[in-house]
Amino acid sequence: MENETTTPPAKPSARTKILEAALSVIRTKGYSATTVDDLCAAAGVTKGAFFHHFKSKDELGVAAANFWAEMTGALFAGAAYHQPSDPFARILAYLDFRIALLGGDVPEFTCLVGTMLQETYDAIPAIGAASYASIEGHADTLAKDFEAAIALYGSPGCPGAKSLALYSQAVLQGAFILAKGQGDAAIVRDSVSHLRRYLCLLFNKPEEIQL
Amino acid sequence: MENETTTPPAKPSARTKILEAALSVIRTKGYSATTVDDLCAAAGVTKGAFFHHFKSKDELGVAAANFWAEMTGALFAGAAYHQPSDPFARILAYLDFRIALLGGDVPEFTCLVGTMLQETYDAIPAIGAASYASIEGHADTLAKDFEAAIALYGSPGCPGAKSLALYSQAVLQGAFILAKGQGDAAIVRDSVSHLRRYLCLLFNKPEEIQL
DNA sequence: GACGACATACCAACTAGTCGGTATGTTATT
DNA sequence: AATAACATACCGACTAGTTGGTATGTCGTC
Repeated sequence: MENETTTPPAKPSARTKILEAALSVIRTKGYSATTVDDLCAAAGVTKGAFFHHFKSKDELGVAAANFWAEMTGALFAGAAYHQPSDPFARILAYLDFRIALLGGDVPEFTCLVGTMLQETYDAIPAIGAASYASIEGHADTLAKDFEAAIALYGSPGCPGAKSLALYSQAVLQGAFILAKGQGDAAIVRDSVSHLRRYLCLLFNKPEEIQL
Repeated sequence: MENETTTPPAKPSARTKILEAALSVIRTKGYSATTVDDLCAAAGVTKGAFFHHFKSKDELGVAAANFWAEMTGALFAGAAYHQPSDPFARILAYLDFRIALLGGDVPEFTCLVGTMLQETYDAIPAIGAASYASIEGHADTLAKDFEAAIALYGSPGCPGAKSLALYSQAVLQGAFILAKGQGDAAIVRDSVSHLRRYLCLLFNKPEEIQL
């Protein structure tokens, strides 16, 4: 019935099943340690189907990064955190939304493209580039709210919108790494609360600090 | 002259050469994509030597994490940033030191254990645990300065020393990931300056903010 | 002459990728 | 509307090369 991807097909095609499997398998095992057979088994398709849709494992990697960008792009675009009319309130709501996304086990809330970028930036530049593009694309949506917040509440010497947006992503990515060491999301929550405190101090909103 | 590893040998033994090779090769290619042959070639030793010193590739991974902890532990313990008598000044000096360490290409300044933790936390828990222990051990040395700084300058509601130390590591780890996407260290410098600004705001040291 | 530190040769298992084949459309011509 | 020509989606056995790991040999030193 409903369907809105780039390609016209409407059924749970093998391609989509492989892509969806890739999101979870690669986040758990990493890109290099994930075999094509792993992906096929998780997706419930055969190797023939895999290589029908993707020329190589690396091409699947690039497609997975783009698929991730589409999925998360839609998720964030449709989220309620855009509702506040005040841009700083939207930023705080964004952070709350990131916290709300932390359900489930570690591989379920960590970032596919952060993981892939780390592994592939040197050996498989195409995957690294697609992964970074996904992160930067997301940061750019955040940067718009920062831009507006700076215009309203920024003091002289305030860092730029893009810089703040990228820093926010760095904090999240770093927290995900530590979460993998600790086995749960506590450190992500803690790191986001530091980030929130920083932004409140920076934009002179002391009343918003505690949560 | 000096030597303090688990084994007594003092010459550039095969074991040491393999460990040193591991630091650079794994940071470049990632753990899974690094083959034992890669390591042997980079170290200039044969496979026989490799398996003489390490029972398996995974054992080398654990040893590399511990080796990294020793190396970086010595580097930071011997650094000049401990000199200031004021604990907050020591923290700022620590951040400056992290910036000073950013020379060279991306694989040369990024963190081995952050990379390995990301890849191995689920599939090879021993490596993940050793990697996280290295990060946490480093954070603990930082936490001491935070403890003292909080005692001197902390306001009510100030986050704990350990939390601040771990957050600092998360910022660095996340910035390293983005640096891999951008191809240089600029984002690390930028992220550290955000962290510095946060700490200055938190500890009420506005005069230290800009650099 | 025994033992630790390495070298050389080798293997079994696994991996990405191929290839011939089938089933199910789609399109166009008659 | 029937049919020929072609395209798309998928299957699963196969292969060539790679990988972690082993077995055995050599050499220097205590």
